[in-house]
Amino acid sequence: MDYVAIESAAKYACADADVTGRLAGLFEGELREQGLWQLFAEMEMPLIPVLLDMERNGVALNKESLWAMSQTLGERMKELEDQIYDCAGHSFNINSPKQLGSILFEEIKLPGGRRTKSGYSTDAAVLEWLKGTHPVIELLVEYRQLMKLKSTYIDVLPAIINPKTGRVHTSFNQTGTSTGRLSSSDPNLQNIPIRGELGQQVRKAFIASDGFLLLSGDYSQIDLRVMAHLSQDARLLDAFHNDEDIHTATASQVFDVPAAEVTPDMRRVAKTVNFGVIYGMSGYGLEQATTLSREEASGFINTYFEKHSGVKAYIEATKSQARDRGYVETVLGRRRYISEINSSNGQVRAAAERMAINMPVQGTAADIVKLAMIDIKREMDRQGLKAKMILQVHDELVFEVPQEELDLMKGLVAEMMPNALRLSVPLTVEVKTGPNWGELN
DNA sequence: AACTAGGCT
DNA sequence: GTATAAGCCTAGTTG
Repeated sequence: MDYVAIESAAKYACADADVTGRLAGLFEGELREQGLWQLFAEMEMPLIPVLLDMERNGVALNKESLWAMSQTLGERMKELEDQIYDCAGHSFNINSPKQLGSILFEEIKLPGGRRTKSGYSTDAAVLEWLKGTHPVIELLVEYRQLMKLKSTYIDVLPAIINPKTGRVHTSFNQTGTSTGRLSSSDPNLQNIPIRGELGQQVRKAFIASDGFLLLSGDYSQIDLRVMAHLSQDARLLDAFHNDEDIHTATASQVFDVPAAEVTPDMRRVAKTVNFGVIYGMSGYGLEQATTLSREEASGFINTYFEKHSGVKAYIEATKSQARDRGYVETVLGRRRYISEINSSNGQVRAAAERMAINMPVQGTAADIVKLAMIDIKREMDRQGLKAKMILQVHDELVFEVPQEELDLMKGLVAEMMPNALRLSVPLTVEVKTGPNWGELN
């Protein structure tokens, strides 16, 4: 190991005492695996001061709106509790899957479903299955949703605003994943709700401070573009070169109809298939994720691979590489060792194969975003901008930008994100701005 | 600490 | 016959 070079890279990248802790993690974890040397000097090391800057910047929060939501939700949840107790005939702890299971499947005698290690499963898929069999089900679904958002976000975030900065500061962990992604904790700002009316409301509480706007740059289908690059699949390359809607294109191929005749339902299935392929999804998995029968689902996956022979070949080659060398790698050489790829246990081996298939895709996307962060921060510093990089959510970068720098920053992000790394297909980025994270245009 | 559940990309 | 979609983090219950 070339410690002299590491040291000089460290000096170049960050004259900051703070880095010691992070370096320890990098030396212990990532550097232990080979293949990271190049990445370390060119990417992980220069990324450190960028992450520290983002953590220091933090993000502003509209705590009044969250307090108001907490109030409203608290009242609604009380109503739901009472109605649920009425259905059950007595009170119990709705937050206990154990108690809920015994009430649903033993007292009310609903058709018993899937089992977990310790009893009946009462998760969202089971409740969805039971919908219509008893009025308590929809009450439970709503209660669960409100409980999740209230206890994880709405009540927690306002309480952890830093009194000195008035903002919320996350930790971006550089060494916490096996694919090269970042993770975020205390609080996790990479899983802020976005779906549904309520989710939107929570996201709207992430605001720009006075005189600033939020700017978000979001890679479009970066995982599928990476898959196109890795597999060199003719149809995927073609679709992205022509800037087609990839899910519609896939639907057109799999259902064998002209693109103009693809229905929303067909597109939805194709979208699930497209993502499923990246994860090594089976016919059963597709069946569970859609309304298709098992036979239909398996049929679509077979058709997909017939039409996308490049993807099929890539998946086989990746599994083979994992078996032969013991690891897989991203476009830039980041490695993941797959120790169980030759396991004699079929299930363990299958899980290892899915990890092997997914890591080069997810990891290359992570590398691209990291490079973009470094490029953009360097340019922001060079120009002495007041704009701040504040969040990274895997394929999205969020900035807080003063009004007067908005056009400049839009141009900078739109230029640098797509050009962070040259692939066989173009990388496209959607740049949006707005007063908060839930209202970007 | 293990388990169940569920939020995000 | 059995399990079945990658990667994370956090909250609440239970023993």
